[in-house]
Amino acid sequence: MKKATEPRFFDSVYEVVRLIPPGRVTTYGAIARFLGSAGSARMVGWAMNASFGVQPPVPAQRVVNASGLLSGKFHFGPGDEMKNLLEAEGIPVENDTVLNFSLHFWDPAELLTKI
DNA sequence: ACTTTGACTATAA
DNA sequence: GTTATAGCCAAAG
Repeated sequence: MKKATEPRFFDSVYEVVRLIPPGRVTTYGAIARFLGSAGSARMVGWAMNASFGVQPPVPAQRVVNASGLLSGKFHFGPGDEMKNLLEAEGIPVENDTVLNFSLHFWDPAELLTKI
C-alpha cells in the first residue's frame, strides 16, 4: 500500500477541471473556491502545470483566468494550440481572450445546484 | 526547515 | 482601457 501523503490538492483540481462541460470555461479562482481554498487560485494554475501526462487527461484549455485570458496558452505548447482547442469546443477566442467570457463561464457550484 | 516560485485575484492609480 | 502593488496558498528547490 502506498502512503496517502500524496498531494490531493492537485488531484482535486484535476477532477473539477474534468467536470467542466464541453463548450464551457471556468476560472482558477472558481475552482480554488470550490475546493474550499479560496485565494489559492495560483495553486490551481500550478496543478495545471503538473496536469501534463496525468490520466485521464485534464482539459486545462477550459481553464482561464478571471479576465477570460488564455493565461496558460504558452504552457500548452507552441502556437495557439489552446486557442484552437477552445474554438473546436465552440468557444470563440480572439486575441488570446475568450469572447463573451461571462457567457461561457461555468462554475463548479452548478454541479450542486444543477441549475 | 527555509526560501522561492507560480497557467491568480482584487484593489488602486 | 492599462499598469502597479499587495495578498494569497501550496508545492518544489
